[in-house]
Amino acid sequence: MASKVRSDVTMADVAAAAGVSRTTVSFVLNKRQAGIPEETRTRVLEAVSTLGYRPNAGARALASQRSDWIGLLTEIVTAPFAVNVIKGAKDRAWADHKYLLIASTDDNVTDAAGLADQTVQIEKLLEQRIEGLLLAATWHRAITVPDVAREVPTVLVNCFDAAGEFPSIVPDEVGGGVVATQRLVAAGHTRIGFITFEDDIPAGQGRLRGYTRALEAAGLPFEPTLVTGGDATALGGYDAANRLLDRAERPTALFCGNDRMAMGAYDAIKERGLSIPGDLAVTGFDNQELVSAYLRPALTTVALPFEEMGAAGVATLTALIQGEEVPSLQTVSCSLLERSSV
Amino acid sequence: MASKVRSDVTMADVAAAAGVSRTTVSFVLNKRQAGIPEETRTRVLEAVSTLGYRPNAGARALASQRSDWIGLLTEIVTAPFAVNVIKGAKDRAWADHKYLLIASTDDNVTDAAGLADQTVQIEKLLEQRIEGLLLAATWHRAITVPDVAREVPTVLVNCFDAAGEFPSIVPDEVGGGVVATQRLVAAGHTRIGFITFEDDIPAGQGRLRGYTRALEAAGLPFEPTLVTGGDATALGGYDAANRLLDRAERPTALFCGNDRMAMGAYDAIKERGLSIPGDLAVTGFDNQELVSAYLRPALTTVALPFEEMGAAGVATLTALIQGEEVPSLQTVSCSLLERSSV
DNA sequence: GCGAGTTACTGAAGCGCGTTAGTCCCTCGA
DNA sequence: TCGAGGGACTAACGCGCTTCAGTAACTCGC
Repeated sequence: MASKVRSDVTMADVAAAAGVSRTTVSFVLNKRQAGIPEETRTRVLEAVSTLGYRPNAGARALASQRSDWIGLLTEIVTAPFAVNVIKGAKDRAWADHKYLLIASTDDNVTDAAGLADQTVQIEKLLEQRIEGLLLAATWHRAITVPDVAREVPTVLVNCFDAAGEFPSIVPDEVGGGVVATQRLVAAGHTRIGFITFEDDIPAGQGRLRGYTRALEAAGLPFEPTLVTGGDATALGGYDAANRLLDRAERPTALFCGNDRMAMGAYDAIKERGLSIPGDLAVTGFDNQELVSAYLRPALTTVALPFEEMGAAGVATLTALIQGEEVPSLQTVSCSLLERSSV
Repeated sequence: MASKVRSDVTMADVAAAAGVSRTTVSFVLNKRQAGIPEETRTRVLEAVSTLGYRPNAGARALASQRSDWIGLLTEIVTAPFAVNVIKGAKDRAWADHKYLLIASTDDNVTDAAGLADQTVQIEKLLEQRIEGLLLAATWHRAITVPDVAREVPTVLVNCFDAAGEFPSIVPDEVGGGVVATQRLVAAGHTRIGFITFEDDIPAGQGRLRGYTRALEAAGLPFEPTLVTGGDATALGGYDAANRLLDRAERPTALFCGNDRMAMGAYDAIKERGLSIPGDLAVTGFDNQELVSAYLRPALTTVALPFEEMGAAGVATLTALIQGEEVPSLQTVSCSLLERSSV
């Protein structure tokens, strides 16, 4: 039973209690090889636990010149569904006896004000003597990396820099597009509509490419009029779906660029008295759980591998810190979540 | 323009460059009052910036015996929409020159395994010599606080301990229930249905109480058959709404216990060919943006004050650390978000 | 012209730990 | 009996910083 008192027990106290020197305590705690008989070791460990000794991480870092800290700067706080990056990173870091120092920026702005805020945050992390830095974005895109990030090994997660200067971890949008489309093909559909974003972003490009590739692989023709774009919102999806459903020969399946658009598509489909998946099969993308799991019927969608990307980010960063070579771009595959809309 | 090199510039280097002692540098950086002429001050600050000096937070903490760290342990990572607690806490902390050390537990379990994980996390935070601890929960409820939390001033956010031993910050569920109901009353409704949770949790109890209070205040009768419960999910909401709509005299408005249930209620309403808000006005609770903002029509709902609770948590904790008296329970009010469903 | 008071600064101790370079003692072979 | 060798420790320095207790030089009132 450890002491309940605010711990100001130091190694010297432990040493005194165990009747040894501070050095010996340090050796025991740091598992220094040999030279210390079992008897002494247990005596020290007992003193540690009865006194409720807790090493002072700051002092240790000072003396050893290693902090075991990794900084994680994220804009995720404003886009909750990407928060699993933190979980993945944390778990992986703990496994390596590294610890995460999480900072966050208010916005996903890339303008001057945003950069300045990020710089301040990173500087605070540097003052903590982090050994490396992870920069995580809300949505997959190119970002401008603040200059100050160059002071320490840095890895980008769910984003990349235009110059390709920093190692990055991104989702395999193309592969995700392929599996979503393949699922529809496997269900026997041959006229598959694709609802894409108007914005020219990696997610849009990649998913479309996946769609065409899967079609090609299945020997199905690519029909440009089956592809239509819109705002990446429920309303955009609603309008786009209506456009597709107004066609003389309407599609029997819809691959929606993201879950929110699928949400809108659901409305359009239901308004026409059509059933899902009976009359129309639907797949989404992103697995924004709150949306996809609660739609009726629940949406079959592709999950973005946030947790895996977080873990890969830490692994890559650790390698980088140790001076190893790391790939400049890693893609992490996106897997299909089967629910009831196909 | 600061140096680009990995900072191992120390205060001694700055002192040498500025031609003063380390003590003087320290005084300048810590804004020690008087005794230092402007000329010396600027000389030091110039040396700081040309050398790219960055104070070592660990060393500073060691010497000053203050870490300026606050620990935040959250289970929020598994429940993204509550993540604004972090934002609120971080902003408030920065304003006070305190910094947040964020840790997270995997689950919102309250069993032995969960407690053990929390304990380990807190111990790591204690090794960093945090000055205080914030424990934040995903959803408003009673929690079991790990023993180690007693080693340091601790404040609970969005949760409370049964014994009332720790100061807590919780949302004003009753007040939220009142404003949601009042909004419906203000729109002229007199037959207002309430869809509640089956589980006996603070959110359910409080919102129901708010509903009855608002009715009473408006001079409307409380009609028990207008209240029905269900799973706190879209399906639960769907079923409950159907039950209410099957009544001979069906309600003209629905106050749903949360947004997911409202999502299900929307389905039930639309299936009957009824319009929102024309035939039925609907309010939700929680403001789970992904749901409420993208429903069609967008849902008028009550927002849980996560950001404010985070900020209040830090403020309370800071007071507690300074030995001030703090209230044992603070409720933060929930405000109505007007959209298009009323 | 002298002590008191101020201004501008500095020396050195010490925060809790890791780590190097020992010291001391005990065995054991020759 | 003696010296080599190794096992079991420890003294002491240094990590980068804060802070206490000065010191030295310069006013200023009388």
